[in-house]
Amino acid sequence: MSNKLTIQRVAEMADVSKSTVSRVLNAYPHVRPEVREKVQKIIRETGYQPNNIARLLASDRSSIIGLVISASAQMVFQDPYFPALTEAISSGAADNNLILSLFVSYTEKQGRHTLNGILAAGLFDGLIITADHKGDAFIAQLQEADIPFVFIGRPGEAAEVNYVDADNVKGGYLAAAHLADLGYRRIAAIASDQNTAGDDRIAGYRSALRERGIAIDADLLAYGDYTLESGYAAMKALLQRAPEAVFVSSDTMALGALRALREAGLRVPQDIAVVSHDDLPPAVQADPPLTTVRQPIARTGKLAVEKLAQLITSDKSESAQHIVNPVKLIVRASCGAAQLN
Amino acid sequence: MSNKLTIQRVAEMADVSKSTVSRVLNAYPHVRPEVREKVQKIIRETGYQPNNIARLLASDRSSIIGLVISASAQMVFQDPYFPALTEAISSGAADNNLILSLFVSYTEKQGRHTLNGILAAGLFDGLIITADHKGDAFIAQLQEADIPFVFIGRPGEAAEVNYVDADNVKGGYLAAAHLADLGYRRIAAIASDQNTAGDDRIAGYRSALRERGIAIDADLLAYGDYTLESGYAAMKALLQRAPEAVFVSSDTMALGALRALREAGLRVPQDIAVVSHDDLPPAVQADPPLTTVRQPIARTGKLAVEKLAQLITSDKSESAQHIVNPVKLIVRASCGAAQLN
DNA sequence: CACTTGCCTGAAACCGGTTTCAAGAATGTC
DNA sequence: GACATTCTTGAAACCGGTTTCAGGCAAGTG
Repeated sequence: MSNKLTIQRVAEMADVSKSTVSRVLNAYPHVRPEVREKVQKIIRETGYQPNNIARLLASDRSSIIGLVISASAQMVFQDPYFPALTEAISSGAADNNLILSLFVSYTEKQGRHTLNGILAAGLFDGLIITADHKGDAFIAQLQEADIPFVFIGRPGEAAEVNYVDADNVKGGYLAAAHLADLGYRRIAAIASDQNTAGDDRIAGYRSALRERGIAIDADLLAYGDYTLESGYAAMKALLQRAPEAVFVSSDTMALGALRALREAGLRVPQDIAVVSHDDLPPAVQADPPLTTVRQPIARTGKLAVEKLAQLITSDKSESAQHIVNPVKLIVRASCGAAQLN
Repeated sequence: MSNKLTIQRVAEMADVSKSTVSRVLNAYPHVRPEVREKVQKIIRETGYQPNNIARLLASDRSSIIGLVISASAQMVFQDPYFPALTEAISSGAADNNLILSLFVSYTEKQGRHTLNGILAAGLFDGLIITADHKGDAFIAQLQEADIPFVFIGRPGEAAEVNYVDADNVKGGYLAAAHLADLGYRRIAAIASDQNTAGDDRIAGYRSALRERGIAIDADLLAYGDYTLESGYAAMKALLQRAPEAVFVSSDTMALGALRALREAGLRVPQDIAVVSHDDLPPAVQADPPLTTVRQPIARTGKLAVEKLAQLITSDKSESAQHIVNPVKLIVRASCGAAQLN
């Protein structure tokens, strides 16, 4: 075993040249069937495995992709969104025979530094970037570096980049429409201006209300940063406006909102209805279980990897593609729909 | 920019040979200070970054480490432990100039397959393995492959492997001792036999009770699998035994236990005291906030990376090292200590 | 001052593959 | 049967670094 098995040794044993062994390994044409069989037999018998590094150096392809998560520490820790997404991408990478490397950065500066390192290393075939901040300045750098990349979530700039996103506008719309259709009129919202997802969800919320002739009251809008605490604080502030219902832009913030409501002695959904967004595990586990808009995170991750794999493989760049995944309202107890029926 | 910057070009620009540039890059001795400075200047100005692959092929070192998480999907999703750990390792890797690759697998079989792939790729300088299952059969394979590796959490077999763990025995001890010292006698426990951490925590719990002359009642012991649901179910079962207090082996399971108690109409801590383990964000956010044993996850991740870096660098293997991190009881509301004072 | 020693440096071999190129063999065409 | 094509194959260049080796030069020694 210690005697290293190289393509050279295999070639000698099969009594052919390195080139031929390489052709067999890579399933190239123009190798006589008998010769191919002979080489394969040796490979099988010896258990020869080509050295990936050498292969990589020669072929300029690593099969490694990077996942760059740049978000605040709170978001990454508290919101199950990132773990779920990471898991989905990890599994997608495995399915596509890609190795996944992970980079987490918390500040813009740190992120830039990380990205510099990644690009300089030249080790990666492509990158998946989570679009957290709106004006994502990474884009220019990525495009200049000429590396295939896919964003998860629509980046702020209207740049020509490939991205996979959930239909957040529709998500906000579904949530608000559901509440309005249940008869609520003073429908508050806890939004987030941290990323475009937050903006889009509120845009959907607005259009649902507008469509139903419900005036939009700026005082019924509060902002959070996707942490539980911020949901708690936002809800507390909103309580002074005595809303009948509230749409919270993420499950995690909704948990915070629920706590604020509990402390205020309000029952959900009897005294106030709640609908949130994401449908991550905490939504089911909440008390009461949350009516929420499900976004297909696993699918998002999978599609992002597939798109990236395609970018890596394809010879030339077509125009940027925007994949928008459907969302779906999941009705549970917190909206009060059950009571009404 | 498109003109590739190689060591050769840098050498030409600095008017020295490739060898000298390589020496400067690797901080080897025997380079005249002026020459070294001249080369460094060129490197700085051009922003030259050596090609990792080539470097790797020649030097047999990639600076890439793999993190292998093998756990059930529920655990990875629901328990903030893994995200927190992953984050810590990711940051530790960055600090040590290592690139981190992530592998998640859910079944033993899948894990074995993943590991085979990793080892065959020969791309990694070392691996960090989360020790989930007790009889971790990966060990033999890893040792045979002769790749440096560090476990997080004590593996089941008494094998001679490097690992970093929290002092789980002490954790269970502190929790149970605290409850006993508060005067509770019928102290139940929700354990887990999924990994050694669960066993150790219960061992500590037992020894605290024994030390205080409290008989250990097997009926006061229930098992969960680190999911919220399992904590809920275990607590429900335990309620028939009318415990005065309960030690739950993880925050997430404690959340489930709290829900079971709430449903049963019991107040925490007035009717029953709860102490849990881990001190992850949900512990603070729980209602009531959980008294829990804090384990230093960030530190664990950091130490694991550092140990691995050391294994990679050091010429020879010393005897395996076991790093056990201290734990600490964090007293909040759920144990009733506040009331008693 | 001759000789050893140690410091710097460049040339060349090497890591283990892939890919290009050219040549010989086999096949096809008229 | 002569010539053009297409297959099949091996030799050699190449990917971009590291490392070994040997030579030149300066410093140290007797």
